[in-house]
Amino acid sequence: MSWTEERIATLTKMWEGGATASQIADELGGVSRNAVIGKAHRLGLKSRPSPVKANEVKDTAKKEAAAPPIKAKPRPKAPTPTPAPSSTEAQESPAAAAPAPASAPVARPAGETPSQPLPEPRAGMPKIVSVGPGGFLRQGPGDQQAPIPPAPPRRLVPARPSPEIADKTSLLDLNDRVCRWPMGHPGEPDFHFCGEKVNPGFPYCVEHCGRAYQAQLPRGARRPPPPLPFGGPRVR
DNA sequence: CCCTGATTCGC
DNA sequence: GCGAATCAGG
Repeated sequence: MSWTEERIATLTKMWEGGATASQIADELGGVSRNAVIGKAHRLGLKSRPSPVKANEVKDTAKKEAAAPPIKAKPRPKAPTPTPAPSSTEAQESPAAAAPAPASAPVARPAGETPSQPLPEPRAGMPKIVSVGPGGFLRQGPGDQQAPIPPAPPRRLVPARPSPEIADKTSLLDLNDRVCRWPMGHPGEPDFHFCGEKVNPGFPYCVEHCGRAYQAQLPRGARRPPPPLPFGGPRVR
């Protein structure tokens, strides 16, 4: 498999959309997550909250320049001396990296009880739960779709006269203002994105925010597995 | 263990 | 440029 324009576009969008490398790789098919990560980096895509990169040790040049006798790497093709010449200083203001991804807003109303273990870590989307400023308080599978009163989707201007056929929101049509909820699966002929105006502050429109940011219900009380973008098995 | 992303480096 | 192997934190 090669990185065609389309595949790269998909990778980029999904990566920025918060999908994990595994999900992306799975979706693209024919590539490993390593390939996805590697490509993402090569593309210059910034790294999203990575578990291994939480903090940044501000100690440049701390690798013994002497001669590390031990180096029992299973795959020692070429030792990495990491020279680090002339570095006697190293002592700056701890500019604690502040990633703060533009997306993935995690709001927690004061009154909310955070006692939801949140099972199923691999739900298919960045684990975002609870609510968002716009409203769409936790929805249960039962009342799905029903309560979406807050944040009325104001349609000030008919930016999209025909919100369907004809002009589907393609990967390239995405911007910060349109809902990037995927419709179908990348690569398929009619794959497109919602394209509706987003709920301010979120990557999705109000309706899809309601689906994306759902609070998990206690085990057992869960019924219809809500379709998630880039999520489970292909369903159409 | 599983997961995650980061990095290295032979190809 | 690509991605397996590897690393390393959660």
